[in-house]
Formats: sequence, C-alpha cells, structure tokens
Amino acid sequence: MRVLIVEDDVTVGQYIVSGLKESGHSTEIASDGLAGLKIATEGDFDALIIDRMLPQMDGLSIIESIRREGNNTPVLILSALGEVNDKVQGLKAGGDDYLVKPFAFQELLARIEALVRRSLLNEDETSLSFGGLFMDLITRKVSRGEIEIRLKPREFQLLEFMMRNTNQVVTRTMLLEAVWNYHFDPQTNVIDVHMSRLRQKIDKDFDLKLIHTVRGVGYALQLSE
Amino acid sequence: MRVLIVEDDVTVGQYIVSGLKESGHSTEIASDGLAGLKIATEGDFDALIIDRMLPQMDGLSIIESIRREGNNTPVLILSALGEVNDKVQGLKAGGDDYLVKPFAFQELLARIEALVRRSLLNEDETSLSFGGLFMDLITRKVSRGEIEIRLKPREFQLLEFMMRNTNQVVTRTMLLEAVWNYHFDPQTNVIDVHMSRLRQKIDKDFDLKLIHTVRGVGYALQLSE
DNA sequence: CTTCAACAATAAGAACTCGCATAAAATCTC
DNA sequence: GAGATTTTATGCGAGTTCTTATTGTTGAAG
Repeated sequence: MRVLIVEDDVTVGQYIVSGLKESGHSTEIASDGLAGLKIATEGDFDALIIDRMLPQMDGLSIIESIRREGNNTPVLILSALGEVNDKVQGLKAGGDDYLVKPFAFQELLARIEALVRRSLLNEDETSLSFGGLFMDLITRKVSRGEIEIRLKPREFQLLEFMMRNTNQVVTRTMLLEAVWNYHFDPQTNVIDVHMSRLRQKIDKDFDLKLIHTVRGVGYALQLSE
Repeated sequence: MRVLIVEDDVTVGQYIVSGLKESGHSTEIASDGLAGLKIATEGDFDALIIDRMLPQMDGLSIIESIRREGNNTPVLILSALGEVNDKVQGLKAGGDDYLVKPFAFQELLARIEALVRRSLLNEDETSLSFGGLFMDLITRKVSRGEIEIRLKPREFQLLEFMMRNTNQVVTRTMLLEAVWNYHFDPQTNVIDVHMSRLRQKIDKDFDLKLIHTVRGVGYALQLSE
C-alpha cells in the first residue's frame, strides 16, 4: 500500500511514517501544502493522509484541487484539536474520513486500511455475477435472470463468498473463517442450515442448480456437477 | 510463518510448498519420516504438515516423538483416502488437525493458519485477565472475582477485544472491524447497545468500573478514569 | 443387492442481535 | 449557570440467526 502523508509537524509525520512502514506499507511525505499537491498529482497512491493546517496551501484546498482533476484516491484528513473542528466541511471538500489529533496510531491504521479496502472494491467491482446470478454489492440486491431474490444479511455474505470463489470447493472451515469470523469449531451445523436456506432462494425454482455439495468436503458454486 | 512439510509424494509436496510460498510463508520439506523428525527437532517451525504414511517412520510416530520432547508445534496430519481413516487415533497421537487427501489447497491454508493462530494464542495465553476479570478462551467462560458471568457470543467477542487492548482507547471503527467484521459504517448504534449490555454484566454489581467511555472517541478497558 | 453408518438437508422453536425511540449525560453557547 | 446541542445509555420489539431433532441421502461393506 502506497501512502502519501502531507504534514508539517515533523514529529507527527515521522510517527505516521514509521508506523506505516512497520505495517508493511510504503510511504512518501511532504511537509507543505504545495509540495503535497505536486507529489499527490504526480504519484500513484492508494491513500493520502493530509493535515488540515499546512504552510503554503491548506489541506482542504489540496483535496479540492486533486478532486477537480478527477483523482479519487481516498483521503484521510488530520485535524488538530482546537482547530475548527468541522467534519462536515472536510468531508464536503472531498475527504473520505476525518481524524482528530492526537490519535492512537492503531486508529489511523484501521481507518486508512478501511478506506483503501473500500476504494479498491469500488474500483474493481461494485457487483459480482456468475451463471445468471447477479449480485450488487452496493445496493445489496441479488437476482437470478429477471427474478429478484431477497437475501438476509448472513445469506448475502455467504453467497458473496461463494461468488468470489466459484468453480472450487469451499470448505466449512473456510466459510467459518470468512463469513462467520469464527476461529474455532462451533460444533453445530450452522453452515448447512444457512446453505440450505440459500439454496431455497437461489436454486429451488430453477432447473440448473448452482450450489453443489461436495460430500465430506464442503460446497461449490459451479454450473455443472 | 515457517512450515515444515513431511511428505514422500513429491507432487503433493511441491504443490503445498509452492502454495504456501505464494501465500508468503517459508517452507522446508522432508520426504521420509526419519529426515522429517530430525528437521522438526532441530528447526524452529510455526507448524508441521505431516503425511500419515511415510517411508522409514510413519507420521504418527514422528508426532509422538516430538511431543515426548515437549515440542508443542501444531501439527496438521495428512492422510490419503483409503488409509485407515481414524481421526481419533491421529489426534490422540498429538496431532492438532486432520486433513484427508485429496484436498483443496485453500482448505489446507485455512486450517494451517487457524492452527497457528490458535497456537500463538495458546502459547502466551489460553485465557485473559485484567483487573479481577478472567476470561477462559477455551471454555468461553468469564468471571469477575468469584462471580461467574454468562456472556452471549457477541458480548464475549467484544470483551475479548477489549481485554486484548486494555489501557487504551478502542474506537468504534476498530470494534466494527475486529468484532463485527464490518468495513463500513452501519450508521446505527450497535456498538453502544452491546457495550451497554456488557456493562450491565461486567460492571453493574461492582464499585470499580472497568469499562470507561471516552467521549467522542470510543471506549477503554482500564482501572481508573 | 441389501444393510448400515456416516453425512447432509430441513423444519421449527429458542436464543440472540439489531435498530429504534427515548432518556440521560456531557459539552457548548450565550 | 441555564438552555441548547451533541453524544452516549438503555428498554424493548421485530427480525434474524442458531441449535436441536428428525428425516433423507450417499457410499461402503458384506
């Protein structure tokens, strides 16, 4: 992950830089507004961290400027406690998130990673489709052919994972990890139950079944046996 | 993650090795039982993948041998379909998990990572405690002082995260990521609700409150204000 | 080919989770 | 310091998710 930090306070800047490096990300730093804008425009970053108050050109202006150029890189705005603490203004200018100094580094990291994840999703794919099944990740709607299918949250998550791993067996362990966020065996048949409900909605009214069970192993989303 | 693979079938062995490498793990491979035992004893691995049937010394004997030496590295046993498929026997010998060939690589990866995660936890701690609060991660029981506290799954996860991050502020964003596995803002007060219920159980009947809210930022588990 | 055991599917009720609405508390403004 | 505003707390109902129990299916053994 490549991150540009625009921050005039050297202490804060270095704190962020070293933290991000430790987390395996690469960084670049600018210490005034104009330099920041220049680097942001020229380089290809996954995210920008921009202080609100900067010499030469303030943070919000940088954001407005790069947005005008059609650059949609996610931006996290930093603002010191005591500065005009107007989130709305920052977000209006085109910031994606807002963090008040002083902050815990873990918090910054969590937010930046969340931003990048969101922006990557949006860039590549706002939807998934397979074998006539269509899933809109934004509106959270699913359809097969012309027929709209209403899914509950868990069912949606389950199907999303299956659709991201088509034509291969996904095991119960994998599903527990990915969909349930369980790192232990719940000793029940939760997965079977939900898979059953999903089948009712996805496959029941169609001749071509998409969900297949692979006995002793798991399930697979594929066109044929 | 350093993994030792003990497998005589070269095809299978290479398949695992290359898969693990792609996932960013480092590997070593032994193709018979004795060699495997030697490398396992001398090297420092995060996990072992051991085939059950091996030339020179079978898989179960290797496991028994290294366990006798007090080595607790997690072991995943591989067994071919058709071999005596006795999970219990494998686990008794000291294996931590069991996988039948043929398997999808994703499955192996998921299991190995789960094992390592568990073992890392277990190495330091099968339990957490803080300020009189005690949490058993295996039995999933919680107590404060002598009083046992019954928590629901979400409450348990929430408290677990708090106990792993004591004496610092955990923000809602962090909680959403870690406990809810959400990468977006649900625009509701889910966290507040669960935090409230957790408080009822953890703090209500005690003078010393452990959960503190940090207004505008999040929550913290700490002894004093 | 039949029987048996293991595994999977499903229905239904119990338990849990969530989100709203309202209350309470903290902070800000004047 | 009083009122206004923002932020947090909590009771409760609606809807979702999970567990259990039962039935159905598959593959292996005899």
